Amino acid sequence: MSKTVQRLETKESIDERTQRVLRGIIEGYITSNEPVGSRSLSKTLEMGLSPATIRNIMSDLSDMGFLTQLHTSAGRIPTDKAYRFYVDQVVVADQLTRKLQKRIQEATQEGGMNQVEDLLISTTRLLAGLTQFVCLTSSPRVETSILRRIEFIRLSSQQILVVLVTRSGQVRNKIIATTEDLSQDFLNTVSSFLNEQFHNRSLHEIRQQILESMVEDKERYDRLLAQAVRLGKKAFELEDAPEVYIEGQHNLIFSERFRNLNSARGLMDAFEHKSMIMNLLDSTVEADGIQIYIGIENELESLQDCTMVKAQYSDQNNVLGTIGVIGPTNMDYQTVIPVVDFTARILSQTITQQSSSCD
Amino acid sequence: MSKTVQRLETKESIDERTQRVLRGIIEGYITSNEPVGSRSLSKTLEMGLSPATIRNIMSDLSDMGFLTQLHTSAGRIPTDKAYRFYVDQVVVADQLTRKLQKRIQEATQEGGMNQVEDLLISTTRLLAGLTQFVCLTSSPRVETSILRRIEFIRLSSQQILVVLVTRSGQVRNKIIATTEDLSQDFLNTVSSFLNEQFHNRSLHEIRQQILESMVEDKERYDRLLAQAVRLGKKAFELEDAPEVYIEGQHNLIFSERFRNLNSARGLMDAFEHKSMIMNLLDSTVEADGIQIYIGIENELESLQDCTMVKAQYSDQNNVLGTIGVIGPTNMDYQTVIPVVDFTARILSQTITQQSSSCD
DNA sequence: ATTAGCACTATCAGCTGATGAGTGCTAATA
DNA sequence: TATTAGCACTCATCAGCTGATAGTGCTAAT
Repeated sequence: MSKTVQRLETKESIDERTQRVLRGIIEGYITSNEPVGSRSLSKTLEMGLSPATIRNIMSDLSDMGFLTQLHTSAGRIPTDKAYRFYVDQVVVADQLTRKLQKRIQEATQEGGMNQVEDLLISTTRLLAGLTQFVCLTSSPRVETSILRRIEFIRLSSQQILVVLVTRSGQVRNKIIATTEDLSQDFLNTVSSFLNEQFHNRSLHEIRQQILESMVEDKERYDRLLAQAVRLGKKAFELEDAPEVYIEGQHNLIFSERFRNLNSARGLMDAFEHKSMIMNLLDSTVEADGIQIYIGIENELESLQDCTMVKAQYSDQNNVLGTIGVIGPTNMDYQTVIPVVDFTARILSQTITQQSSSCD
Repeated sequence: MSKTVQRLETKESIDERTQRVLRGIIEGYITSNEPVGSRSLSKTLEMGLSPATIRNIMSDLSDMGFLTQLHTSAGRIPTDKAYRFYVDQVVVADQLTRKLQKRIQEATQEGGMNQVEDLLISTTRLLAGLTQFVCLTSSPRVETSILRRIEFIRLSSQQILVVLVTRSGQVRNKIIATTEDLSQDFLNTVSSFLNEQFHNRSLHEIRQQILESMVEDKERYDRLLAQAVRLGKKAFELEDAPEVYIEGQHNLIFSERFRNLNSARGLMDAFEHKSMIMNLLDSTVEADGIQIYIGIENELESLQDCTMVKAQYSDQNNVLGTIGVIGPTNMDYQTVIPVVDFTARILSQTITQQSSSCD
């Protein structure tokens, strides 16, 4: 016991050779998805070490908590700690091949992609396809989005359709009920008033301001203003529905790589709770770049057999949302990381282009 | 051989007792999901028949093509032909329990359900949950929908957002590019012109008419009209994307009832091809009421182990789309049929209410 | 410090015989 | 003549055994 603890303390200084062995095991397990044994490793490693020596090293690594075995005479497999070591110390993200880069770019620039929703969905699908994992994307929070345009459309004497366009290109529709019958002309006036008033403000701010207006100088308003404020209030009372896109769930079931997974069922069930997933994606250090959660580092229990690799995307000003993949802990980090990274960048770029094209 | 053929010919006149045995086997297999043998059937049937007699009858039924066995000494299981007999001759759809009726009604009338899309999605999810099968719903064809309102919203000097509301309550957004910078005022004029001109026409008709206008009296138009027609053309050039909602796919994998299924994989793959599914749903005799496709009656190969139960929904005038479930051939027809039927009715009712609330 | 050798162990595929559910056939029965 | 009891037979499944395989840990020799 005490021996184990002592060794754990030395974890920062694993000697070169031991590192190479560890790395060999990790990479072996990543490529083969089979426990790796001393004999085969001795061959592939080409360090002139006999299986016996490797066994000794392996034994040390097990003590240090980098390796486990499923049962006594199976090969070793890396622990989450090992993958953490691998990701932090070893992986130098590959350059993506030109071909892959092009494929991602094309997918995001596909025709008919006039709305952010479509863009996000097709990007999510793309990433799920490329990695053969599950891919999740959170859409920009309407809450913090910046208003580009609001418009009211009279549907009937009691129904008005609100159309709300955000800076980042999201279009939201909502039907609200009115007691008074308002003409389209009148609604147009209201819209242009609101557009002028609130151009380039975040929806959050706007809502705030409307509420204040209603309280502060209630009586100063004329009919138009009063009505505008009233409609505005209803319009901006959008339920902040957590919008998450999930693609590639069938990989969970059918992909060989997920076969070590304890509970695909649990994950699938979790995916049904969109708000939970939303949390998962957006509870994020505000660091840009890739974030990686390996195994037990994930809060969600049913995710603790998996690794989540995610990155945020943004327009020129703000972080908008997150895109990420969930795969087995022995995923090929070397390529998954740059793929997610690049995709997030392209996504940011595309959205920035779109939103900067307004006047 | 010739004996078999002879017997087949008499299939229309199966005597009462044989029918009761067949029915017993079918219902036994539906409830237990296990092949049913003569001994157990003799008990449950309570007709005072010994296992031996039942075996004789079973043998006849096998010859007639109503039963098969997985192997010599397993019990019998019904063939597709048997289910067809069962559905046509035996099943008298249960009344739904009040409780169930209420649950369906509530789900469709849930708050925030202001758009048909949401309504369809939540209904699809409901039906998947109730049946524990996969549920598919096709959304109304935009093509044949009737225009309720069209509006143009200026986003920038080059971009215009088209908002199109159909009679049945679908809202479609599309961003179109313009070369000329058009003011919102101008766009409002155009919208009201188009709304007046094309109120209550189907999008199909409208598109037709616009094309004719462009050809026939090109030069007679003033600037407004010309511009209106041009914008209208672009606006109505909606790609007629087949919209299908699919819920409950995980039941395919996790539900015990699907365990006899040959290829869940094949079905899942098929679900990825939305247009194929669209076809599946909408290729339908224009009969109202429930339609049932049992096993090999399905065109799609990967569906030939399943039964599809579907029904169309409509507003006061037209059939809009189809809602259906896909389950194992030994589903509980007695309750599935009325559930699908009732859901489709409620769906029709809800949509009709919504669309009739316009002036 | 490394390695060869050996004992040990878990898994897997393949074989075995026992069990049991179910059938088909035949002869006896009401 | 229709029904049934009895019996032989079939087939799938399961537990238990086998040897082969691939891995380990330990020890003694290098």
